[in-house]
Amino acid sequence: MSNIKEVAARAGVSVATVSRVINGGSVVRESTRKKVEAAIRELRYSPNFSGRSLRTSKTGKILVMLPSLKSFYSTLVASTEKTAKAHGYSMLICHTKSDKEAEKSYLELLKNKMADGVIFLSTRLTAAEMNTLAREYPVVQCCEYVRGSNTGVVSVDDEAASFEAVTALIARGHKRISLFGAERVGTASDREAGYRRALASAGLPVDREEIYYDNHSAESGRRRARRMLEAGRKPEAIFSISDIISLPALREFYEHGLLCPRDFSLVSFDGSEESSVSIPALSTVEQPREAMGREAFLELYNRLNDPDYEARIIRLPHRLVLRETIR
Amino acid sequence: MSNIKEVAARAGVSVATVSRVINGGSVVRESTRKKVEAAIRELRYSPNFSGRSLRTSKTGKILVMLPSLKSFYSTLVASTEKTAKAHGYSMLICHTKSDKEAEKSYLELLKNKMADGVIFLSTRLTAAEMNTLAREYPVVQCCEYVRGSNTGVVSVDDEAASFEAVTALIARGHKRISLFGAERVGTASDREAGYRRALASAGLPVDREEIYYDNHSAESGRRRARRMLEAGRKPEAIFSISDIISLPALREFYEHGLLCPRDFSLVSFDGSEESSVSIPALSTVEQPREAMGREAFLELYNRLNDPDYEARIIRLPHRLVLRETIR
DNA sequence: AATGACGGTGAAAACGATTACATTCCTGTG
DNA sequence: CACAGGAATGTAATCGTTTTCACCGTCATT
Repeated sequence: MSNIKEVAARAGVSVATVSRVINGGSVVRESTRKKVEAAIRELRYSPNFSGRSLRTSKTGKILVMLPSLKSFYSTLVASTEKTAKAHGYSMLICHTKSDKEAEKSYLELLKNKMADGVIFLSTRLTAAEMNTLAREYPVVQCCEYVRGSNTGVVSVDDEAASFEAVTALIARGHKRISLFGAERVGTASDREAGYRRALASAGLPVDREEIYYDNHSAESGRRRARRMLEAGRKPEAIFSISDIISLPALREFYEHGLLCPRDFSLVSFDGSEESSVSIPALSTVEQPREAMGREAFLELYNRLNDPDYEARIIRLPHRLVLRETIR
Repeated sequence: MSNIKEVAARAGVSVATVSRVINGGSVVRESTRKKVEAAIRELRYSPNFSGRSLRTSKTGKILVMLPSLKSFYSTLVASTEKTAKAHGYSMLICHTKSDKEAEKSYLELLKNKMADGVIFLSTRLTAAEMNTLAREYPVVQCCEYVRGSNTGVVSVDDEAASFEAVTALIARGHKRISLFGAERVGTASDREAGYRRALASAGLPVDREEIYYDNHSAESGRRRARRMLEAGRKPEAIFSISDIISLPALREFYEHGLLCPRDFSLVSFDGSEESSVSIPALSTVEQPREAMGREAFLELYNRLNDPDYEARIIRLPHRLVLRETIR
C-alpha cells in the first residue's frame, strides 16, 4: 500500500506539498499540483485514516444507534446520512438490538476517537449515563429519548399525537379503548399520557385491565393480543404505541377470527412503510422521518462545531393518517 | 483525554509496560499490573484507536454492506456480529441504498485502513470491480452476489429453491403461473431459471407476457400487480422472487378486490419476518438467516487470517414454508 | 565465584499523516 | 541592479500506539 512519502518521492516534491494538494486550501503552483495528482493516481494512493485522524484528532464520522433494522429507520437514516454528507461527515450505523452492552461497546468508538458524535434512535442508557456521555461528546436523541437528559432531542409531540389518535377513536363512538403500551419510560409513557388525557377529556374512565404492557418487539404484539383474548375480552378499539406491535397483534386477532375494522378498530403509531401495505392498512400517526433524520444531524452538527452549543429540543409535526383499521 | 503516557507516569512505569498490560500476552509482574490497572481506571483511560491501528495496521473491524434496512437483515447481521465478536472483530453497517456511489464511498473505509474486510448483502459492483476489490481485500458476498466473482459466497441454492416453490404451485393444479421477477442478474436470474425449469419439467409453456420485471423495491411490487391488471389479466398463480415485492403486490390486488388464496395463489422468497405476520401469511422460501450471517463471517475470517485462502462458495439449505397464500 | 538463563522493564524507533516554521524562488519596484 | 516581499516549497516535530532490542536483577548451575 502506498503512502504519502512514496507519492512525494514519485512527484519529486515533499510530503508537505502532497498533503497540501490533498487537503486543498493552500497555495500550490498549478504545475506541481498536476504532478502530485498524477503520482496519486499512478500509485492509487488513498490517505491513511489513522495517520490523519491521529494528527488532527478529527474523524469526520458520526455514529447512529439503531435498536433494530426496520424499514422505518431506512428513510430516516438515509436522510441523516444525506445531510451529514453535505456537511462533510460520514455515518456509521450501530445495530444495538436494544442491548445495553452492545450500546456501550459501540460507544467505545467515541472514546477510542473513531467517531466525533452520536445520534441515538433509541437507547437503554439511563438519564445519568446519557448526561455524562453528553458532557464529553456531542449527542442527539431522535424519536425515542430518555427524560431528563441534556442532549439534543428531535421528536414529535408524542403526547399530543396520541391524544389526537385516541380522540379519533372516541369520535367514532368507541367507549372501551385498550392501550397496547410498553414500559412506562420515554415516548411510551408520553403516548400513554396522551391516551389517558383523551379518555379523561371525553369523560371516559381508564380501566387498568385495558392496558397491556410488554416490550417493543414484534412478538410482543401477538402476546398482547393473546393476553387480551385469554382474559376473555374481545377488542373493541385499540390504541397501539407502535406499528411494529400492531401488525402482529392484528394477525393474532385474525387467527382468532377477529377482523379489523369489522370487529374492532385500531390506531397505531409510527407511519412505517408497512402500515400502508398491510391488509387492512393501518390507521396510524405518521412521524416525519425525513425531517427527523435531517434535523437530528443538524442539531448534532451545531454541537460538533461548538462545544458550548446549548442542546435544543426540536418538536416536529406529526400527521394522523386514518386508513382501514378504523370504522 | 488521557493517553498512554499519562497512565505510565501515574503508574510509575514506562509506556511499554502499560501497553503490555493492555494487550496481555506478555510477562508483567503481578504487582505492576495492578498499579497500571489502577492508573487506567483512575484516568478513565481508553486506548486511541488511530494510534494503535496506525502502528499495527489492523483495525479489528469489518464492513457489512446493506442495500436497505429491512428486518430480514436484522437477524442476519445480528448473527454475523455475534460471530465476529466471538472472534475479536466488530462490525460496521453501511447503508448503501442500492446506490453504487454510496457503496464505493463506503469502500474507502477499506482503502483508508478503517476496516479489514467487507461482507456484501447485495451490490451494484460489476464482476470485474468485485474481483479487483477481492484481490486486494477480504470480501464475502452473502444472499445476493454477482456471478463470476472470485469472492467468498454464502447463499441458498436459488435455482433449486425456486424450482421447488413453483413446483408446489403446479402441484396445486395451477397452470398459468406468473413470475414477479427482476433484472436478470444474480439471484433474480437464478430464481427465474428455477421457475422456467419447473414449468418446463411440468410440460407447461413459458408465456413471456406472464413475466413481470421491475426492480427490487417495495413500490415495484404494486407496480407489477398494476401492470398485470392493466393488461387485462387476473392473477391465477404467482411466483415472486422476494417477500418485499409480494406484500405490496398482494395489497394492490386486494384494492382491486382480488384476494389470496381465494382468487389466486402466491409463493414468494426470503422468509422475512413480515411473511408470517401478514394477512394472509405468505407461502415463501425461507432462507436460513442465522446460519448465513454466521457463515459469511467465518468465510471472511479465513481470508482475514490467510491472504492465500481460497474463496469458497457455501450453499446453505433453504426451507419451503407453505402458508395461506396458496390454495 | 563465575556463568547462563530468564523474567521483568525501559528507551526509542516506527506507523502515516498534518502543520508551524524556515527556506527558497520569483517578480516587481525603486 | 539590488532588494523587498509574497508565493511556493521543504524540514521536522507531533499525534498515541506497539514492538524490537537492550538492559538489569535474580537465581540456579557449575
